[in-house]
Amino acid sequence: MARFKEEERKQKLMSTRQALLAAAAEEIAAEGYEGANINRISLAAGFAKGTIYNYFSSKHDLLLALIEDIASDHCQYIGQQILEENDPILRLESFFKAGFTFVSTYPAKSQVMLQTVFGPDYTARMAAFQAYLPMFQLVGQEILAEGINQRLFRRVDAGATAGLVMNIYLGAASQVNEQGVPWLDPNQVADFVKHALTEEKA
Amino acid sequence: MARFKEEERKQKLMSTRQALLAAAAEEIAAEGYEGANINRISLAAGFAKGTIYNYFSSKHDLLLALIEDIASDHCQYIGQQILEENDPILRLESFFKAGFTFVSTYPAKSQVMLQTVFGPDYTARMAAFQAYLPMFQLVGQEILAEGINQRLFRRVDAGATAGLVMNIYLGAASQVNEQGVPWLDPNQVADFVKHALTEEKA
Amino acid sequence: MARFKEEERKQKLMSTRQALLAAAAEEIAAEGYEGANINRISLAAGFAKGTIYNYFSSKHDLLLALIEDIASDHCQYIGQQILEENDPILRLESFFKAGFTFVSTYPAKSQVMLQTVFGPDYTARMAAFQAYLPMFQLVGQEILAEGINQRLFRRVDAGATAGLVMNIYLGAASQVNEQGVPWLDPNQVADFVKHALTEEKA
Amino acid sequence: MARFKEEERKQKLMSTRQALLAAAAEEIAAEGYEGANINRISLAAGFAKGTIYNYFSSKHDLLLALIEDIASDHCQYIGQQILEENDPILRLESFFKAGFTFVSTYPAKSQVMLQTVFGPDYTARMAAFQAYLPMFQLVGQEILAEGINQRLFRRVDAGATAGLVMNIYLGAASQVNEQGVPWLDPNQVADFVKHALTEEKA
DNA sequence: TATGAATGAGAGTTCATTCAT
DNA sequence: AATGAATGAACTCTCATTCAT
Repeated sequence: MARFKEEERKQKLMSTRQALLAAAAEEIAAEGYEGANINRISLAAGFAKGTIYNYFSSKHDLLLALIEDIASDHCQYIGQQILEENDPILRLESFFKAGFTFVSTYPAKSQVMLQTVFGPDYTARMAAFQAYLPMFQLVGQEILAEGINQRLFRRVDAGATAGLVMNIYLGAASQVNEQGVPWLDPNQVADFVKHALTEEKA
Repeated sequence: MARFKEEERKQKLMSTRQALLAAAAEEIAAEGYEGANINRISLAAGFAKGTIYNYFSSKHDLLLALIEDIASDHCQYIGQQILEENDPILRLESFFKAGFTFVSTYPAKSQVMLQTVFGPDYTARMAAFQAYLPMFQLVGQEILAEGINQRLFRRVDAGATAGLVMNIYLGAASQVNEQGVPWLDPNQVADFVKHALTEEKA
Repeated sequence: MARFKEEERKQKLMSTRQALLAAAAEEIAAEGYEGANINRISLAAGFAKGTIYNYFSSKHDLLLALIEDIASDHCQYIGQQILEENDPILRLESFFKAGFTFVSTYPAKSQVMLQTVFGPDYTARMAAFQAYLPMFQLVGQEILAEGINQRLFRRVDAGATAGLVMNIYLGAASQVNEQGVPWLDPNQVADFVKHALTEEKA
Repeated sequence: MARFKEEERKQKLMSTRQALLAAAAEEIAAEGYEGANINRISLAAGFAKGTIYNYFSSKHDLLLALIEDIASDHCQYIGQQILEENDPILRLESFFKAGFTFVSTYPAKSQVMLQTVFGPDYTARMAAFQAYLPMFQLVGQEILAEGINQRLFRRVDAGATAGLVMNIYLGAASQVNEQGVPWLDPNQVADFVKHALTEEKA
């Protein structure tokens, strides 16, 4: 019984934390990190302005927590989609499709990530890279290395190319018009990358 | 004589303006737009705090002027390099080489542009796209359409692919380590894109 | 049996209260009243933040309770030492010796008292004077008046001089270096005061 | 002419600074350092709240500047009065008379000094001691050492006794009732100290 | 009685902007 | 055109206090 109460309490804490993170994603996406107002975040999450400091020790700490949260979601979502396929080429298509879906499903989270990756805060950028390592691994190993191994792709440097592919994904998926619709579609991009990786026949 | 004085005066005004823009690029690159301090910019340029308001009506106006200044430089620099070659494939290589050179020569300007393109300020982002239209044209027409025309590249949508190529350039060139050295090199990237554009032989 | 439980309960309450007061003395000595953090006090005493409000109705109420507690200890301690002697001169020496001992034994309590006496809070200052009346009495009656009566001291105004002597004690004992060691020693001070009170022989 | 304007400008800056320091003394005397409101200080001095930060980099910096300002005034005032007399005994009387006058003329400044000397801020306390060194010198050399030399005072340790005398002055002068009238009068105190320093005749 | 999440007033501080010189 | 003192809105963060459990 006491155990149950304890569980329930932790659940509530976590749900408050998630609400704050969600509100933070919206605010930071819309205003940028510096422009974001931490009071507004707490209020938007349905709490008083001071409450957010019971969960994050500073605005910057909130940003870092948000980055980890987003990256964790992102990596998990994409990893799941990729690994449903076995063929490296299908996985590559899956990667772009899942990626575009993630971006249009969670536009605020995606915006935050982009701002972080291209923004001026070195600490935050490094945190993002750390948090995205699983996705680098996935692209490098489960798609590129595997595809090269199966002679479906030409012999490129899997590490560097993984970086390139990630960049292409980020850039392509993030360029949206005011309605949030991307200018490019995932198939176009997948096609482009497939061509880039495929050996020309002699 | 009066004419001469007039010229001299305009020269001086322009040089002050350029000094302010240069200082602004450094500050905004390091701190982000919101984090940038307009007083510090004016002081860094060698003037008092108020002086900057004789040249730009507000902080945001300064940003827009800076974007135009950077884009103009950038487009001119890259256009010049591309058009020295005649072959679309050489032009593509030139594009990446010149692009990487620009980024490493003017890291602050490049940072500002990236922050703008991926940042939350819609007005600024639109201004950047407007200002970069010449470069889109260049890539779309002078490289892609021309290459397709000469049957060097496969029949891709020149407009969409121009966007993709620009994105690849921006992403690849901007990812630098703390010493400012890019993780990828222009030849790798050019090679990747060449493969993507090349028809596989039957 | 019920009586016994009742006693035990009261004991526990008092011990909690004392723990809170002790922690308050440390915190207020280190940070000043305004700078003191009431949550930190409760935590330092081994309780949760809210608990302190079961014992004191507000931060200011805690301060007043602390002042009374300290003054009571202080007066009792010094009274005990003084009254072990019978001769006014020995009592005077005892007073300074005991006073210095109290200050070095309970530095936090002493600090709090000084801050109160010389601080801006009129209510607290008055409370301190009230609580120290017994010590004034002691010095005025049992040392000065008695000494004058026995013609050991010259005929000074016992009341005013008691105030002066208390001030000398407070000031002298409280000036300590960073290791908490006083700059002056009690014998020097007692000697000074003895001379001040002694009639010069004709 | 330009020189004149420059002078005038500096004059105005200094007068603003003095106004801020005066307001700070009032506020800090009334509320204590932690309780003082820096916005209120600036407003009380007749400026907007931000203005004070053009003169002092932080609340603590303001305190330190205030301490130096007060100590400088205080030392100068008392030094001037003391040195008008030549006889060490008259100088001692002058010291207490001038001291009490200073305290009743500048009650806020005096309060600030006392709070600093007996408060929890070690940095500020050390700054106060530094700033009061001239007064220590004055009492130690020009009164005590000189008096001992002329065989007017008994052979006490001039340094330690100077500390004691300063403490007596501070304590005695600072204990005032709600109307700001001291409980003790300077003659009483001077008399007490004279007796303490005088050799009993055999 | 003890807990600790929630509250919100209020603090110190920053800085874009103005304007008299 | 250049200056820099003054402004005050707005920000991040603290913490005394409350109250449901």
